[in-house]
Amino acid sequence: MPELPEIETIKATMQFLVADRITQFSVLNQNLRWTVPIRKLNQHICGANIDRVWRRSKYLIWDMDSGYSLFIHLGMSGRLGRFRPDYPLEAHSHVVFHLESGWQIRYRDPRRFGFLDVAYTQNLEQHPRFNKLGVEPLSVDFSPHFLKSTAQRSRRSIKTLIMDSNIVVGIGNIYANEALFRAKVRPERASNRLTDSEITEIVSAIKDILGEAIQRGGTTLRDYRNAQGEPGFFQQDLAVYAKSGVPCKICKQAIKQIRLSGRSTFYCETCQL
DNA sequence: AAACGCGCCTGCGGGC
DNA sequence: TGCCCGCAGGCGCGTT
Repeated sequence: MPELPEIETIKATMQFLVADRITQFSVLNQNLRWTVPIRKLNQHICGANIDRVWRRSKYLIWDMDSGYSLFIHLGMSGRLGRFRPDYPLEAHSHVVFHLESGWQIRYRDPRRFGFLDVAYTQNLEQHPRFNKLGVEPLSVDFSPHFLKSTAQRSRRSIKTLIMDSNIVVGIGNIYANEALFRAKVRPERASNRLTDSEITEIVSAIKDILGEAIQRGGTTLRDYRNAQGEPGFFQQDLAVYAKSGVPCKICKQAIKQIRLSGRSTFYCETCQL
């Protein structure tokens, strides 16, 4: 379940793509979350050189020298990997990019919640997938002042708020739970009833948790791998996620599990107020 | 108009 | 043993 730290790690381990060229591609199954835009791939991506590999929100983006960008969302179970052409094709490999260097980039996604699309690079921010996105949590834009002004206007739970990609991007269920534990704030607390110091703690906790998770190469619970096929290690540092009944790291009280906006939610009753 | 709930998918693990 | 069911969850969209 790739969130910001996982996409950031994939980006970092995929810089070998820069200056390589996509010579051809094959689509084995075009039925992803949205239909693979084969025509656009042919017109703007095929034959083009990769100038830059970067990330915005949970999107991995390849800027091409054609003036267009390919962007990929991994959904829940998507994976990108580099393979030699003779390496056997694994199940659920839906799109394969052939590179001038001889390598292949394969997109695998058993659950097909992911998708990819193409947009003119200069208009990327206006694309429907991008034009409503909130701020990057690791940027200066995500400040206590920003979260306070947003939270004041909402009665939703703080966990639901920080998972809303129209407000702040990249925070999924794992890191939302972990950040609120770090900030000592209960997930179901109403956003507009948090104190200034709690807001400040939440912002710091989100930045710290995401930063630490990136340092550890992301969280591998089941099948996440970076572009080199390596797992992440942040799962060793999880304090609450998927730990219902486990003694809290700090107070030894059993971690609670509830459902909030349809999501499994984990917290410590004693440490989080 | 904010906010909730649903549907999309497959693999896995628990229970019987 | 093997089957069935619930759960995992990002995101857009429909509904209230």
